[in-house]
Amino acid sequence: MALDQQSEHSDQPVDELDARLLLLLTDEPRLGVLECSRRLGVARGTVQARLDRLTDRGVLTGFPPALDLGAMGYGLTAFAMVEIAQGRRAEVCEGLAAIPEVCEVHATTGQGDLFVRVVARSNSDLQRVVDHIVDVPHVRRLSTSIALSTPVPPRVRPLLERVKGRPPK
Amino acid sequence: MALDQQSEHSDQPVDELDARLLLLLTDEPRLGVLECSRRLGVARGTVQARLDRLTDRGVLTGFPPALDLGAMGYGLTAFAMVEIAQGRRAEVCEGLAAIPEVCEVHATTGQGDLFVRVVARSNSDLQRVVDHIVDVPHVRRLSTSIALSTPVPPRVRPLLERVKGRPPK
DNA sequence: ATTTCTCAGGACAATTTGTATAGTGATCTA
DNA sequence: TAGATCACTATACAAATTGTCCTGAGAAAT
Repeated sequence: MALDQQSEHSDQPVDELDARLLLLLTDEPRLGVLECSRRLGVARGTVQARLDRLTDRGVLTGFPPALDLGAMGYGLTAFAMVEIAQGRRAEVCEGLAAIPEVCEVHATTGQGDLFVRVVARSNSDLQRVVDHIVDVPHVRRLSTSIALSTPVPPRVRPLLERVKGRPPK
Repeated sequence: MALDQQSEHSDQPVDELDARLLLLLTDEPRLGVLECSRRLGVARGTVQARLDRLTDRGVLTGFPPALDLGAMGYGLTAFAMVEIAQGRRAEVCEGLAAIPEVCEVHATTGQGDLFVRVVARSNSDLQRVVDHIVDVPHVRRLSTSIALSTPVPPRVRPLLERVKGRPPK
């Protein structure tokens, strides 16, 4: 018996069942397909199909291992706004990408041109990393903020919960 | 035959084999323990033990599903520097955490007090989210930068590769 | 020298996966 | 309105994986 079909197929990229599945996997990522189906109260094939479809749509991109950089010795996170020479973004990004401690780079509107997240082992290590960044050709100016704490760690949960809570449309 | 024991036990949180294992899992997260052992050329028990230990040490915190927010309809990422009233960080963070589109909050040194990553469905949606943030009590000032592109997506790989490349100590 | 670790290698039952199948009700299309 | 499609349940079976336990061998620490 089909319990609740949703009317729109390709409209909503993530429907309620998808959201519940993703939330389940968010909380306990190592669950197998079978276990998921049990917890969600649906057939195994359904879970399998949902996961396949989410993957096809590009919503679910994988299950990468989550590493705690702090536990790996990189206890320090900092954010840097980098101002660069006009039209040199590609080169600069390449230079930044070559620095292992550079964990993320975004090109942004506003005062800075690039927004960079870096990690380091200590304050002096951060100094070293920052020096590296400044040494990248075409980097004009750099202002760094150290992350003192992370009141809200990276999360997607609330977004999923909203889908789950409300009817698809 | 134990091929290569490392000399330090609790010193290096991640040794070469750990790094290779984590890299492998980074590239193909859904691999099972058995498959990992095959690829790394070690016994299954070893892989199992390594994963357990990494988890115990807190280095490996899990395998959360990676979701592409863009594919979920949240195509816009922005960063906000939030200035807040002295001594109100806890309240403000609580208020921010209540907004689903707020995906990450850090307390930082420097000009802004809080650094916030938000997502939105569109420019006008972003407007709405920003308004929400400004409405959080004790938020004084807010400057937003929209992410135009992400030349270096979040990554840990280079850090692991460094461990892998060089001998533990 | 002895103890303690880590790892290779192997074995076992229980579970899970991959892959099909058929049937049912609902939506979509012509 | 009569198919055609689609999503889901339910079930089946072989192959693979997991959880767990064991042994013995080197290496390092006491």
